[in-house]
Amino acid sequence: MSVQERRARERAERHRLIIRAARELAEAEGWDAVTTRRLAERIEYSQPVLYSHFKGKDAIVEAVAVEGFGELAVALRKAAEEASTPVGALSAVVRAYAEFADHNPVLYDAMFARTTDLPFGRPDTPEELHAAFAGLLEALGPLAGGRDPGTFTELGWSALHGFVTLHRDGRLPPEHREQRLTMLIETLAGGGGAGSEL
Amino acid sequence: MSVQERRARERAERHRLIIRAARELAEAEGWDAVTTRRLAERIEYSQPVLYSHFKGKDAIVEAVAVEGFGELAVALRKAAEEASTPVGALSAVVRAYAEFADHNPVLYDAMFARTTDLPFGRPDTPEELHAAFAGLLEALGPLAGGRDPGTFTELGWSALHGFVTLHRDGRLPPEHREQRLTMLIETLAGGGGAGSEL
DNA sequence: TCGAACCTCTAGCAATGCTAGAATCAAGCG
DNA sequence: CGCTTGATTCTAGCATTGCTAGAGGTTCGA
Repeated sequence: MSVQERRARERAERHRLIIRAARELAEAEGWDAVTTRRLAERIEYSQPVLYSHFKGKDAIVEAVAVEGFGELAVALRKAAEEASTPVGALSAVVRAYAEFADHNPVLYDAMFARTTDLPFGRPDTPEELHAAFAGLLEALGPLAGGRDPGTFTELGWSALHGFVTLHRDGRLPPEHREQRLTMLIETLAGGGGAGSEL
Repeated sequence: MSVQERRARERAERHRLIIRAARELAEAEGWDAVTTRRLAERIEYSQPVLYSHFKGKDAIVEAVAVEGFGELAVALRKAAEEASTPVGALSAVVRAYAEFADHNPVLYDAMFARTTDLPFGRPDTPEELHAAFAGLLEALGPLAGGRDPGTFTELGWSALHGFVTLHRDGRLPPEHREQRLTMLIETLAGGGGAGSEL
């Protein structure tokens, strides 16, 4: 029995090794540099080994993406916990989201641009995705006013996602990024006035 | 002289043919099906001809994207013109944007996902991109209240872009799409109340 | 009619994701 | 201890990708 256990342990270890190697390589040289050959070389195995762990290259990227959602969830929750007021929590969470995307462009890419097949609203949705959305919901929901909290959170998520992607691709010049961010927070928090709520 | 003119005309014709073929092929079978070989076959020339017109495959996609921005600008302007009130114009333009992305997923893909090198805030920014943003600015700017119209428009664009991309990738379930859209319009138009402004 | 410039095509390169079948290794039995 | 069996890993290769060099042909101008 012990033999099989050891093998299973080694397999799991190698599984994590592949994911970590893919992420490190992407962060170092971009996703285009993540080829099956370079990945295999990095983990010191041959390419077919990758396919005994993952269905294909996309599945590896997906695994990195799921990891990313987990980290995003942690970051959002931490930001929410450190705030004292509902508006403060919203502001902190929105800023944490934007900062996460800014500091982890490669990860954010895997989560949203590189991956299309991640099941989202379905039974087999990974825990991490739920957790990330829950982090947003906790901060945005209370400020929905008369509106549906879930829908309001989805709206805020849309705005945030659009915000970070348009900036990332250079669609929005980085100069007034901070003004846009504060305006986004004010709009979500209060209702679009001059924003004295903060 | 006439000879060169005819050649230039034929070249321009073929130029458009390539762009149209790329777009049609993408709309029929997705961007993955748009390879240089299939493209060449479709225009009934060999592959190297493509490279005498465009720097590479990406440049062809970019050309399709620019075309898309032009059409988007037209759609937004038309929507704005048909409205009578400022709030009505905003509602119409937002809906037109979402509808454009929904009805032209391939085009929207070329404009935002497939293309990274399109110069946006720079001197060599194509006319079409300016026009598209101007269409948004005309509808959103008047409702900025005390806020800066340009920044407010960028914010609305972010929300819209996030809205359509999250839907397109299945990140947001299509069921409550309409509720989200009306909530987005209400939030942009008035300030997040119950939305009786519409 | 001939030379020359221009244009297009054939053929091929390097790199990609992925896979079949050979080779190797370890475990378990006599 | 030696051999067989089963699993695991690697070598080698396929089909496809974007792109390009150099050959081949065609058309224009004198």
